[in-house]
Amino acid sequence: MQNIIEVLKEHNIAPSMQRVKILEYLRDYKTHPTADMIYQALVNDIPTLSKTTVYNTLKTFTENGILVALSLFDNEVRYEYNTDPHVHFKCMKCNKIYDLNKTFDLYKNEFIDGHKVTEHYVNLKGICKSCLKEGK
Amino acid sequence: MQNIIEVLKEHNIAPSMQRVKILEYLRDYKTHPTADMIYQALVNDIPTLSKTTVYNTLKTFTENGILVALSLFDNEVRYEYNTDPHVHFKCMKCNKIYDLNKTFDLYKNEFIDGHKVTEHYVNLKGICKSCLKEGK
DNA sequence: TTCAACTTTGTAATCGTTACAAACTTGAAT
DNA sequence: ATTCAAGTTTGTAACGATTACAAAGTTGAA
Repeated sequence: MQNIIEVLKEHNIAPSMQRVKILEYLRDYKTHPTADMIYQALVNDIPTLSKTTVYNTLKTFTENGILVALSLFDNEVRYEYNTDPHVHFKCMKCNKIYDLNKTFDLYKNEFIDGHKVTEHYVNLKGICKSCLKEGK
Repeated sequence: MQNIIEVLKEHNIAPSMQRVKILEYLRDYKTHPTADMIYQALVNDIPTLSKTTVYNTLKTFTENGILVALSLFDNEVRYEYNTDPHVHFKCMKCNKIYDLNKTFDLYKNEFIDGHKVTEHYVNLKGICKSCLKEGK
């Protein structure tokens, strides 16, 4: 379990209460939340929290490489702390996004049809395990 | 070359002038345009065209399976006529999106970790051929 | 020719996000 | 301890993409 305050200091970001809570949330709940989801989750804890702070903080973290911003599906930006390469799966029933531990080196730093590929995303959609169970 | 009016009739959509022009545009210019790009391209031709019409039409077409709406990168919705499975590549310099003719059957209609996969997207980012040439 | 159903249009509303300026907090220098 | 400048947070307003809605226009079958 990494120390959030250390992580922030390593990136030369002052560990304010808001920043610590936001990063803690992303570390502990791997739900790929949107900015609004994070705001809703933390506003009870920090009643003065502003949405602008959430957006500012997420921007800072993403620029510093602490988080990755993902536009995976359905035109919504989601944030995640874990930056190991992996495959994303979105359930069309419950809208949850799961990380799948499939490593996927295909196409990384290759040339395809003359284009240099530096990043790749594999996004899957379907019905998740628990929704399949409920459905029957 | 498919007849646009026939395509619309097959899907029980009245072939109004606006609908024909919009679908024609998507068939002829495989640029994965946004709704606004389509509006800008057609408003000279149809001066009374409304953006709402473009949005309505794209929604109708997508619901009927004539088009696919893609949230590939950077949180913008793009539309495409070709629905054969293929890989998308976005150039980070010129922002163009290329179709790559890599078939990609991996994960289709499979179960992974118990989740049923029905759709998959492979999105690549990098620098395209022509931007690479210019850069040097 | 008429009329109901469908289509298009423009305006206003909404949603997610960003801009901005004022208020607050912090920590180093005194 | 006090001060002050730099950094941080906050609320409001602005913005761009999209949707809701209602009025106006178009179409085609009776």
